[in-house]
Amino acid sequence: MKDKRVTINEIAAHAGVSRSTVSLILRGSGRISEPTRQRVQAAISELGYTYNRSAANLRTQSSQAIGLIINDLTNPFFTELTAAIEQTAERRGYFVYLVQSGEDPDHQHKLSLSMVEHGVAGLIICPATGSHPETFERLRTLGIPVCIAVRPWPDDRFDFAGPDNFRAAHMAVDALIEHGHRRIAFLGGERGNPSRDDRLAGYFGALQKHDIGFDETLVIESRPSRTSGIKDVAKVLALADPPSAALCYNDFVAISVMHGLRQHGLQPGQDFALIGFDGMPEAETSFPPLSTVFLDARRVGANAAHMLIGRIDEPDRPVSRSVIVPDLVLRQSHKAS
Amino acid sequence: MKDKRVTINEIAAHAGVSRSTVSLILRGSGRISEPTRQRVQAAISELGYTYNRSAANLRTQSSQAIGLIINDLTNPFFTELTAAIEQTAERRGYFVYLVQSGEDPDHQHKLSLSMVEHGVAGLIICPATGSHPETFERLRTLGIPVCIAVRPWPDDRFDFAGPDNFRAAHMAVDALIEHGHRRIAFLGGERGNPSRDDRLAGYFGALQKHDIGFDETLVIESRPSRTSGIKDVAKVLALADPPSAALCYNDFVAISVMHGLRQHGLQPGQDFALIGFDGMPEAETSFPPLSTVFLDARRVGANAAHMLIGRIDEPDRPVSRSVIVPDLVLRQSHKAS
DNA sequence: TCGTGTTGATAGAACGATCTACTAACTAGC
DNA sequence: GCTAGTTAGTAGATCGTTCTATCAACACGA
Repeated sequence: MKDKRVTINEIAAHAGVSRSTVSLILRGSGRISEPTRQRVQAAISELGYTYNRSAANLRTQSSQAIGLIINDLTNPFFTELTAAIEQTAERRGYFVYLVQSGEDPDHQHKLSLSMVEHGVAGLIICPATGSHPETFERLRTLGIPVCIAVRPWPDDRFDFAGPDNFRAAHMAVDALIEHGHRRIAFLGGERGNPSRDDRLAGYFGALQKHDIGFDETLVIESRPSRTSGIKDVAKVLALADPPSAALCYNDFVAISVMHGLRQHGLQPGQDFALIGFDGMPEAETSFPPLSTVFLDARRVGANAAHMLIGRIDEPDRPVSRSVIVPDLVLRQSHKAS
Repeated sequence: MKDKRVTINEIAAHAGVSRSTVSLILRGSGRISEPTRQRVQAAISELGYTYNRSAANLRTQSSQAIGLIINDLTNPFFTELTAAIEQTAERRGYFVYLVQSGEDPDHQHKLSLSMVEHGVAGLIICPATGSHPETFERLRTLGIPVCIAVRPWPDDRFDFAGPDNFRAAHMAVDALIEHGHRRIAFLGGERGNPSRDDRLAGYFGALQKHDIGFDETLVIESRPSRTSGIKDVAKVLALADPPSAALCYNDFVAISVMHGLRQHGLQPGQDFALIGFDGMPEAETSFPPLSTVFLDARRVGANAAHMLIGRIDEPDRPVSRSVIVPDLVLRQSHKAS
């Protein structure tokens, strides 16, 4: 039925010109006369020709594909990031190969190599916690453009696009302190995750600035999920001197902390102040509406895509970093006496 | 710095064998002796060779890429769908090209053609509302495997994977009626969207079954969003004889309806019964927890991917349809007198 | 009339792999 | 010693494009 796909050769034969001529026309060269151009166009639509971009790419050593490696698409922050990357890539003539590493460094390593085999023009990577240095080393020696996104990676020879986690956490804790809180918990996130380390540092910084002593029982570590906050908040509520407010590692944690608070008879945003992190869409429609640090995943994504494509176009440009200063979005959940 | 990428030819020269031999070894043929195999392997790691899969694909007329066209990644239903498709594709040795049509039929058309040019092995499409028949016609004449997902398309020569919207809505309305409701609204969604049409049909079916007359003022049309439900519910609440319950087009609508109810001094799940549609993760953590029809986007996605890959492997297999029967997940929001 | 451009089109080698067909060197059977 | 079969490896065409070099035809100026 489908036989073979019709190629440039059939078009050439059918239109009575050479293969080269057809190729030139396809690429919109002006060096071909109008009559022949029309003859070829006629042949194209008559035979139902479709361009084989991979063949062209093989010849020209180019590619319109960029690879995107994220941990988990299901996290709304990464969803927004991905959506933005796809959109700006598409607008600039690129397609994106999407893969999820599942926070597994080995898998991430294999995926990155596999993408290179598939001939991507460049790669955007959100490094998995515990990423192997060899992964990036290999990409560097291969000379393929890479943009690190969201989570910093200790190698300043790569472009980077991400939020300023330190400052974001600092702002949030500042706001809590201004509302009169002195005992402020930091809930959720796992040690070794660079984003969390930065957020924690911002949290400490703000406490220090206001001469509030550091109490390590107020920092709860846990793998963040849609339910993890329930246990996290229970732990600090059980303390002899419980906190009156908390900064959460992300909005998932914050929303589940709200449920946890209610289980203890406390109304979030009334009996306990809460600020989340990320600014994912559902923070706005939670009850009560969640105050949070808006990291603007879409902007991060757009920047990452632009930076990568910029480097693809111009491989030797100087390394650049785009660090976005987040916005503190105060809604209801941070209000409490 | 990066010169040229090292090819199979360099490896052959360096190991003192022919190009064909290297190729055989790369593909794990047993027809090559162990000593030469090792010599070649040594050359490979010494020169830092990376396989060029596109070149191989050109020769073998094959591809490990599948294209996925969805409307909007940002909708959690599609997020879950995409995540599942990516995962099962990856497990079966495929990568996915992700693009968003933005519910624009023209764009969808261009994208599908572009993916073909890029040489995808097959395509999973969630048809945009108002899709052009030519889009699918073209794909069919090109003979490229296509699986329609989520939203049905009136051409039974394509494989299909999606939820049973009719039955889902029917179940939900049944439950509402069992809880004693007689005036039940249907909120949100736009005319012309086949998913909505099926849901609406299920809604009517259930009413009819219980001899409840149809009141068109209880059906509110609107483009669904994270806030659209606020206005939708206001409209039916303003009626002389307002409803006591509602089935919502999706969970977005349902969650915003909750906010709308509160604005009118009503407690969702207490003064008004509410059932959503989709079963997106945040339905579980909403307040009160949202009762909803769980469409299992992950299963739909996994099925779609399996079906497509099955057809890629075996293009002439009979057309198949996988229709998933949703689960009614009753939490809190449907409870009301 | 001759050299010099310009225009429109082409032939044939690439790109990096695979595939088909073939061969040289052994082994085995009788 | 001869034929047949197996094993290990290779040469060269090929996939569908683009690129480099070249060419024929014609116009132009001196």
